[in-house]
Amino acid sequence: MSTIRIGNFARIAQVSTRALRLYDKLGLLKPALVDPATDYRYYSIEQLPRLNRILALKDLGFSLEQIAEVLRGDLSAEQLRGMLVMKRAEVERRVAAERAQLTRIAARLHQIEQENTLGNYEVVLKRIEPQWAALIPGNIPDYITSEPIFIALYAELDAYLAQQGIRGAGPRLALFYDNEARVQGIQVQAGICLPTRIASAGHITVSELPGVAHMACVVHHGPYDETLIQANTAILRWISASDYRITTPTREIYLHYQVGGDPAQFVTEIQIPVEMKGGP
Amino acid sequence: MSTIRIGNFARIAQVSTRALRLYDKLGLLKPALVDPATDYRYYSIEQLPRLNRILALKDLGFSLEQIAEVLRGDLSAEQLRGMLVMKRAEVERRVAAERAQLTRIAARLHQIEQENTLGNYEVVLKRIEPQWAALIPGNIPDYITSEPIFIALYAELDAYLAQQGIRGAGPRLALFYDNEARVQGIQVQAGICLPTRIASAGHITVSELPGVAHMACVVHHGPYDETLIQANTAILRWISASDYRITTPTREIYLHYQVGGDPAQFVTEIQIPVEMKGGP
DNA sequence: ATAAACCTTGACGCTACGTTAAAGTCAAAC
DNA sequence: GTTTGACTTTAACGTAGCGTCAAGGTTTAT
Repeated sequence: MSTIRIGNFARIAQVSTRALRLYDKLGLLKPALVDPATDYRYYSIEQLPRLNRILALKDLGFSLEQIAEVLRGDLSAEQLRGMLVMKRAEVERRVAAERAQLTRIAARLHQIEQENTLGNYEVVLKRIEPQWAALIPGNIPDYITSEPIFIALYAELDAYLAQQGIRGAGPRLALFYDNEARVQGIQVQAGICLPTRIASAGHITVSELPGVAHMACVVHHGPYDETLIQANTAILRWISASDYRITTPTREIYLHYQVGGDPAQFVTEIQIPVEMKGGP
Repeated sequence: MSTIRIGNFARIAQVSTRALRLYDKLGLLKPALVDPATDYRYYSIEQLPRLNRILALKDLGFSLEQIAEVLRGDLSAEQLRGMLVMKRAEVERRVAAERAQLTRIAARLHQIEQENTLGNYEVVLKRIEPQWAALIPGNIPDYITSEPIFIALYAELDAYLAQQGIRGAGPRLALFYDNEARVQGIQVQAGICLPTRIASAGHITVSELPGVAHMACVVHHGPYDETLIQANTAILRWISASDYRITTPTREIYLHYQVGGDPAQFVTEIQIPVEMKGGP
């Protein structure tokens, strides 16, 4: 049986010598012969099919470790089928993710060609965990003139929390149940995040805000003027470009806000729950 | 300006503290304040938009290094557009590759459900470089009864190479110009690979075999009997499952072969040039 | 005062090799 | 027989973007 050195074998099979040495070390493909004096590896042409099997499995997306299992033969056809099915699902997920990425890239390109800039607002998609909060319902005529109403609602909430002796409260937030038909104003809830459940009282209810799998978020830094509208525009454009559909309620988190504080330092996160147009 | 510690900032923005520390080190996002006594990092809520910009760019597929460039602002809108266009092309390539991988996985699944095995032959796709060879034309009636004809052709080639004093010759190969209409047999060329160009003589021509971008290859180990047909079947099924189209000439490389040798030790590589059905 | 939660740097791991680097081996040509 | 050049060996580091300890210091709440 004639043997050849690693370089020739590598050339014939179109792999690098480095890869062959790695496969040797991992036990995927041991040389037919190793000269004990020089440690030179000598391969036989008859080992080509095994190497090609390695390459083919790699091509299917298996890791070298998985290939080692397959080659050791300790897998039934049923197990192999299972691995392939899982691999297929995995690749399908990756393809879907990359297609979504492509649509976002296209949206950016469109934007940069329209406005010659990347824009002032960045939308990110988050998963939001369930969160306890004390809530108080309200009604606002529109978004512009809502601040006094919210101030009153938060005053009531603050009083309740103080009475309950709560200290470690989180940021304030608002929920908007906007349904496009605003004949009777917009139903809202003003709220304060809580680390844990406490008792409800009167029209102040303490409940767990549900988690949201896909929440489109944008952070607005500054006063509540037309720049906030820009932020809203940005997030709505992002949502439509990304092929998502808006659901309710939308949220605003007042990450940095003080009554009477400098509006230039306000930081607000706008959160809009979305779902894919294809399905939930 | 109120600051928060890294853990809170990480929770708000849905990133890990490890990532924030990395962004600090890379200069993407320095904390608003670092306590010189304790080295604690303190972030301001107002840094959220910058972090979100980082996350959004990452989401578009940029590396952290590229994001650093973008954030430093030393890129024009035109350059940004260029980067996005390149990124789009790159993702499109990846998607195409993964879709091809999906079809191959599906083919394997189909095979394993039909035959309950992964099969004896592995097909790999290679790029073949141009290669000098001495060729002699011939004609065979069919694949089964061709061996004596080839033996004669190789004898003639061997004689010519010996006369020319060539020693470092490569393996023998055959080219098949099969066109499905075999009324007059199959045009073939028997050849021997050469390290460099030498002179042609008579009907022995020395020419450079063209490189092939996509060559579907399978290695057959054993005699030229029905198992060789299995190998051919395997490669043809692979090609049709992978959405490729066969072109000519097909090649056979006799990696290990001796006239009168033990057929069980023969090693032959079957190479079929293919191109994608969509286009070349 | 003490515990629990939090922070720091540093080091290693991950994947499948690519890329030097230093030193030893082989084969052909003179 | 020797030179030369192509080839081989092990070893070590690099890749991208963090995850995951580990060992030790800090802050905050009770």
